[in-house]
Amino acid sequence: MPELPEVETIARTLAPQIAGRVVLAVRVLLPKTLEAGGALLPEIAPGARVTGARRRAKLLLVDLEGKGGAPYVLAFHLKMTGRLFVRGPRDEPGRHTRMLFDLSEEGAEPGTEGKGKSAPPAPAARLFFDDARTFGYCRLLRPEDFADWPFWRNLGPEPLSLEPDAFAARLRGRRGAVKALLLDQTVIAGIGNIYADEACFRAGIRPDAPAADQTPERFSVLLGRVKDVLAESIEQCGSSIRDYRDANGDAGAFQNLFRVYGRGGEPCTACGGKLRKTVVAGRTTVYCDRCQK
DNA sequence: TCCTCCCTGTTC
DNA sequence: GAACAGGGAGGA
Repeated sequence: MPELPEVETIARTLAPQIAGRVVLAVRVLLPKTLEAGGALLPEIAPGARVTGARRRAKLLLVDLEGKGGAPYVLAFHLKMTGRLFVRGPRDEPGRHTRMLFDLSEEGAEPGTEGKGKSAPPAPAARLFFDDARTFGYCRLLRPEDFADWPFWRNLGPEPLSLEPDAFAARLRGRRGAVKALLLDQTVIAGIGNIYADEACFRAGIRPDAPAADQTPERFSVLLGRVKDVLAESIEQCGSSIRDYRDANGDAGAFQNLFRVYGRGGEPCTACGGKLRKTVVAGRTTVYCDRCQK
């Protein structure tokens, strides 16, 4: 369940492994995984160079430079069980591999432009997109295509650079539970079930409290705790429940610092009371009814 | 604004 | 062999 800190960690660990390599071939093993941009594949393979990897919301973005310098982006949404990792050029797809990218060594020349003189570079690595549950997807986009993608267009601001006033303004007049708004990617981007519960606990706010009842001061505290949990988790390289690994195959450590997520029925770390488990916004939710009001 | 569904590996 | 995990699309 990669949320903002996990995707951020993947971007940071993936970038140095793929930047500077040339895409030699793309294989789509499960057609629906390539949700958009299939017609653009011939423009990037073979010959486009990877220039970097970054994150926006829960999307992992791989930047490419095509022939003539034209920019392209591979946008991956990992949903619950998606994984991106780099292996050797002869590693074969596994049962859950959905897409596969053959990559040259770093700094290789694209090689297909020459009039047959220079042989195409040999594959030196493979980027795997694995996803057991097949909810994840990839889009191949030109910069101008992003405007036609409603999900992208409607994404809310990044929490880590969001100011309290702007946050309050986005929440003004909104109905529903506080947690529902934290999970709404058009309100604030990148938060999922784990960090919504953890932030509510640290802010002392019940996840099911109506947003309309909250004062600007409480929203300001909530945003502060959202930033805290996200920043701490990034420091810990994210949370690993079961599937999540970064692009080096390493687990994160923030799961060891959970105070409520996955701890229903256990004692509250603050007051010792029994943590409650309910459903809010259609998601399993854990909170302390003594510490959170 | 809320509910259901998509999907399959893991746990009960 | 059923319940559960859950982001986001789509329908009520």
